[in-house]
Amino acid sequence: MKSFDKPPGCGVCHLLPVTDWNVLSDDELKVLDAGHRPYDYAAGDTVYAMGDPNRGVYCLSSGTVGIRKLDTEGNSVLLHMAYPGDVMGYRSFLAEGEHRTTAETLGPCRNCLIDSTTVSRLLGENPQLGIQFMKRATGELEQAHDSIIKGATLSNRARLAHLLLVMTKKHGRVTDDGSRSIDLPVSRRDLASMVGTRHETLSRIMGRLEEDGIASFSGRNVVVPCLDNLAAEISGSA
Amino acid sequence: MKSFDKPPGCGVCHLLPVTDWNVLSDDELKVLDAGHRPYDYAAGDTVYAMGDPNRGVYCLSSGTVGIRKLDTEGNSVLLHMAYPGDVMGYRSFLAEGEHRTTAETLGPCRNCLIDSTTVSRLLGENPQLGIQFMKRATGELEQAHDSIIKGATLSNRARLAHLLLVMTKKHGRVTDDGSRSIDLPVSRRDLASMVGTRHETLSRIMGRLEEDGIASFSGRNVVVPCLDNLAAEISGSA
DNA sequence: CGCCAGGTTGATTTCGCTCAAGCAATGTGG
DNA sequence: CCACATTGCTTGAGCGAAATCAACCTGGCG
Repeated sequence: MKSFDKPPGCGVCHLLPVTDWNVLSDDELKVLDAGHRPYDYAAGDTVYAMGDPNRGVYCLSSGTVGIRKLDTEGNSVLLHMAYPGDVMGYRSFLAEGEHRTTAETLGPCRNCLIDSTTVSRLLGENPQLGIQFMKRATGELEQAHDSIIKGATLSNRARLAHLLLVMTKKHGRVTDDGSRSIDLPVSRRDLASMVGTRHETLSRIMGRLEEDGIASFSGRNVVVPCLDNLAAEISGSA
Repeated sequence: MKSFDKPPGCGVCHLLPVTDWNVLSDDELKVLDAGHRPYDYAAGDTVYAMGDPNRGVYCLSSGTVGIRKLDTEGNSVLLHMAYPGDVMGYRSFLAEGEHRTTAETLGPCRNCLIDSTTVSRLLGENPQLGIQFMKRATGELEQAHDSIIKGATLSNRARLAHLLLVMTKKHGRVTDDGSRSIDLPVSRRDLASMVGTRHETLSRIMGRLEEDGIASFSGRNVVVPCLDNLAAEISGSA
């Protein structure tokens, strides 16, 4: 992890329009600027860990960050993935406590830390910022509820199909022959934890999906010939 | 017992100290008062349903409300339970869209509707209110993530034990002989949806718990002789 | 009464977990 | 460059758990 002496300004950040900070005035952006500091991370670095004291909120500039939680048995579950423009760590910031999750880079990342006092000040000055954060929280809540429902009603196979479908949006690209190619940013184990199954079982399910021509896996790359077939796995498996 | 000339307002609501509105000034409380309206519900009534347009946020005064979601197959999953002092419907309010969940009373309830314009006005005037709502949202998110982890790592039996343990807090009472008696506010089917299993399976698991002397079930009542034994189910089940 | 919703129980099959071995890619020290 | 350990993944066999389909209670209720 490397930090910069002279940070480039948030006011000119290419991501500004898609971040929660886009409701700030020019003056407030200067406050944000003064209170932020970018850090570069390599793949697998820990941004913050469960139990760490909160130092402020992070705004992801590039790369992908995985938000995970460890249970009492030492099991790790990948709960959420953060993408450029996303803010993380605002939960423990609000609770004024320690981090309840671990944030770990899934590849090289640039991540800006905005220190607590700056965030407090901005939240107090501009009610819109609070509403932005709130929308973010409710959006994540929506996602989490969706996960719970999928977990309660779908089979493991259908859940994997659903996960691949979701991954397509952020990590997929269309190949020459019209099929989708997805470069998964996560290991098999993490994928298994997201599906809610053991990694051995996941491996078998992938094998079956491959047999049926729904998707083919090689390493962290997945090729899906027809998205509709993948989508049919979810509704049609009942 | 004191009687009021006018119908009691939010400013004198006995729940005020524990609600999100406790950050409002006296003037703002008057605005809240003017914009709110109490409704009485019988058991099983629908407060709002998925797809309904948002009319504002609700503040539960008495009773218990279940927040559920229906998936494409018509399956219903009970996601969350609201108790007196809880605010609900703020998600679709913020999204300025239709309700994404269904709120259904699990018993007789009194629920106050605070209309959209009033909530907007209060949110704009007092940044603290936004922060309160945000804390609520992050709290619910925390709960949801906990659910996901439990769903991914625990067995069905352990999940039921966990659920009973949680229910004890709100619906349990200590009996004469020191054991806990819980009056579940939900049907077996809903309980099964919360555990993430079929109701037949839930029935069998309950039978096994009863055999092992962990809990005894009759109708919607559960008696737990020793909470520690119940807690041991969660960690001890591998 | 018959009907129905909510719940239990039974028989059968499928599924996923566990334990265990095998295998490929990568890294390390000699 | 090779022996060797390590890590991440796949495969197999056996077993226990849960889904499925079905019958059967039981307590309202018209």
